[in-house]
Amino acid sequence: MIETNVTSHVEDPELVDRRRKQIVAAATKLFSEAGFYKTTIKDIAKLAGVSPGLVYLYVREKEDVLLLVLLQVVDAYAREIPSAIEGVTDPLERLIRAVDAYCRVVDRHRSATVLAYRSTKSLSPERRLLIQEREVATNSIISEALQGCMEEGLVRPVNVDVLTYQLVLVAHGWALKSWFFKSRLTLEEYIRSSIDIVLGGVLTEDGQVRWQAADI
Amino acid sequence: MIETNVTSHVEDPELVDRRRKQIVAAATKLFSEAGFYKTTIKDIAKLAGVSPGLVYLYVREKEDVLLLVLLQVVDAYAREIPSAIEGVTDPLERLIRAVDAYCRVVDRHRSATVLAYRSTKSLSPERRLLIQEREVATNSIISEALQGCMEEGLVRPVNVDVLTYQLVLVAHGWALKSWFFKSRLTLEEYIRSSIDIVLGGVLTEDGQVRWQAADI
Amino acid sequence: MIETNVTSHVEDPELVDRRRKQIVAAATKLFSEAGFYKTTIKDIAKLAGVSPGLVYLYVREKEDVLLLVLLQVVDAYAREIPSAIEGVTDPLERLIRAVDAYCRVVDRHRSATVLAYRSTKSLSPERRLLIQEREVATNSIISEALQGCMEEGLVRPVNVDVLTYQLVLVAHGWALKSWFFKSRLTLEEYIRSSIDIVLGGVLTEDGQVRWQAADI
Amino acid sequence: MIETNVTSHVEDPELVDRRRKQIVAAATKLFSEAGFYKTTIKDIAKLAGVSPGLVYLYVREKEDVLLLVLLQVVDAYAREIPSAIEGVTDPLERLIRAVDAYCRVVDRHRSATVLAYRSTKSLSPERRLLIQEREVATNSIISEALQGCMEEGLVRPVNVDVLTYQLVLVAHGWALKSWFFKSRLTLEEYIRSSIDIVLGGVLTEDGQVRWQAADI
DNA sequence: AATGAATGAGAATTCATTCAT
DNA sequence: GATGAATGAATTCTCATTCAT
Repeated sequence: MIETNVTSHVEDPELVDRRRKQIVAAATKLFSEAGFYKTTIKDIAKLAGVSPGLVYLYVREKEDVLLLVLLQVVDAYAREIPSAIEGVTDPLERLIRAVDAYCRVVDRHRSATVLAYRSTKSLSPERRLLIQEREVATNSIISEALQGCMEEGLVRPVNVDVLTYQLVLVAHGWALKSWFFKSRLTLEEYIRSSIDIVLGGVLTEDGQVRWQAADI
Repeated sequence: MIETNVTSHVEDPELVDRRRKQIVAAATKLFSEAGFYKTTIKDIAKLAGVSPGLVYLYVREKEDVLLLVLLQVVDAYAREIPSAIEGVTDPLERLIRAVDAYCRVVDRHRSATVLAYRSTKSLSPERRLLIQEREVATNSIISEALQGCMEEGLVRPVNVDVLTYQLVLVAHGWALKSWFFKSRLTLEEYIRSSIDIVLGGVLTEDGQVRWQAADI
Repeated sequence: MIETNVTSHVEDPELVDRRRKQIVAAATKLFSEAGFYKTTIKDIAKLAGVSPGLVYLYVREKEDVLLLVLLQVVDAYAREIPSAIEGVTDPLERLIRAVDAYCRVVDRHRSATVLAYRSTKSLSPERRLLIQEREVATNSIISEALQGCMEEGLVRPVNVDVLTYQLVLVAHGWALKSWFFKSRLTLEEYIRSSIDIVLGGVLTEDGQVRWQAADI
Repeated sequence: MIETNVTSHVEDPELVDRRRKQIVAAATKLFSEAGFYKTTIKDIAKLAGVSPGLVYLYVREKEDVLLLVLLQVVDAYAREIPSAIEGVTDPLERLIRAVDAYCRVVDRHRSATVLAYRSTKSLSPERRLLIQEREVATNSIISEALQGCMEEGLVRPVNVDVLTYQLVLVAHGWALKSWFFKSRLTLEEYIRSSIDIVLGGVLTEDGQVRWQAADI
């Protein structure tokens, strides 16, 4: 159950959760295919198997549906990436696993990720902020691991923010340019090449050694 | 005067060009601020200082305005990047200058670049294709320089497509995440860091030497 | 409830029927007065006492309203004329009663009949065909009775198609030229004179006798 | 040069006449095909080979074009029918020749005749009256011949107005129902049958004799 | 006289949102 | 809680008409 800031007229939280899942599932599909504006509440209701009126029992306005959809994506990031590095203590391994996990979540939510790029600006400022905050939070997982690597001398001193976004864009890039990559390489190849290229340039000799040893 | 595929009811090409520039300028501003769907033809006409009816003398439908706006951006890429590497023969220098130029064009068209990410999918398939073709053409400038570097042994063998997109995303990233970067570094720093990180990992020793010598 | 080929977004057939009656009544009046093109959906909605949006729950486009209006007229023909000759076996009596009934229905739907002449061509080809088919069906009532008369030797051999249309135009003429006739004769006189003139010329002696006897 | 009541900004009457002919020819074609409302001034101008602005030098508003088109038709009637009976003194022959001529003019102006039925009501009341007056004038040719026949005892006493319109509708019917008749009979057959049917019923014995003798 | 670009009012249609049942 | 009919504001697009050149 995601913390949403979206209010509902319905009391029972169980029900609210179940209904919203229904609505969000339908909306994600439709928004991804046709975009936010070309998708109507009626479309969503029909695909979700409910009446248009019902949607408004669980959401104050159409934009709330978009917010719920986008929260679902950023929350998948915020859930799945940490769980991929749980228990791993070596900062370089944490970093590589985090990037790998990021790419894989993006792959699983490819169209929703693209949707986030297209539609975040369709949100009102406060709602947009909500999404951006969570994205920053996700990215801090990467930047903290990176920081750790630098502190242990595995990565040479570079601008952390830039490198972090470089890595984030590696992950997002898989979704954004899937129309280009799809016919050219697999996800595995993409991850390996990208990490190789980006990290190759910043690892110290110690880092190189550790990387080879790690065999990730 | 951009080749557009967009038909007009007006004969005089001079006039068509002038009016379209007026319309596109207004539309770029408004689309960037509020998005394609929240911007009305009336808004555009008012900002451009013309009547709503006039817009339809130069454009068949609203979506054509979006196409013209996006063509303007991708054409800025297609014009400015080649001109930045004109006459330069060293492939590494070509590559670095191209990336540098790319970042600078993006910076100059920051909001329109973001608009392209948001709105390309709002175009009809044929129009979308038109934009994507030109993007691919632009990117091939990067990938050809890269290929040249590899052939001369300045860059070690890596997946050209992946690295090309890495570099493209460096440029686009400046626009996409400007809300994050703006308060953290300047464009110059961003370019230097990004090239350092990404190229650092792929240059051969020869490449390193050439790079230092080049002093770009 | 007329079979219409017009689709509605509303499920309940009772309601669809009621609402369409409301809309068609208003539209008939307005189309007759001002014509199809000068009448707006807003006009219709206002006169029908509903919102403009509601009209589109019962009709896909404005032209559908015209179709419904015209169907209503041709259906009045197709319903009322047969009922006027039901049970009558003598073909001459059938013929005369049919023409008489036709004139009376036309009189009751005078302006809608004129509307049909003005506006059938405003329909798309398929819709136009729908109307023409029903007109032909109505006319076949006349032509069959006529055929019967000829077979029984009550009417001398003449071109059935031509005579049928002659009789149909007698009926339609009452509506088409009402601006001329209205001040000159009553419907009764018009019917009597017309039948006298047209049938007078084609009845055989047997037919004449039968006619006098029938006292219609 | 038709007396039109339509004013022009252009002085030279020769030119006015020539230009209007151009415009009316184009408009007749387009109105007949697509109707008054679906035809734009631009369409007319283009087909006439002039600019949209020029039309307004010869006409005050779009409806004037319709008036000119319809005047052209009723004037063809008013010119051609009298010329067909010129010099003929026998009233029965005048009548038959008039009807015959009427049918033939209608045939030559078939689509414009249908247009008159569709579009006369699109005219403003004064303009509509203008057309109706001329129609009545044309019809009086028929009714006068008819009157003559009755006075000479060739036609039995019937309602002149009704019979006149019967005959007028014979002529108009050929245009109105051409979609039905076209595949069934020729104009010649249609005229012969129609006159046979309608006059057959009203001729006295004298009239019959005269008719056979006349060999029309 | 002629042109054709420009205007702007007006129309059809859509759809988020409400509310009686 | 749920439904789905109803609302009406808002939007795109058209086109008769004008007017500077």
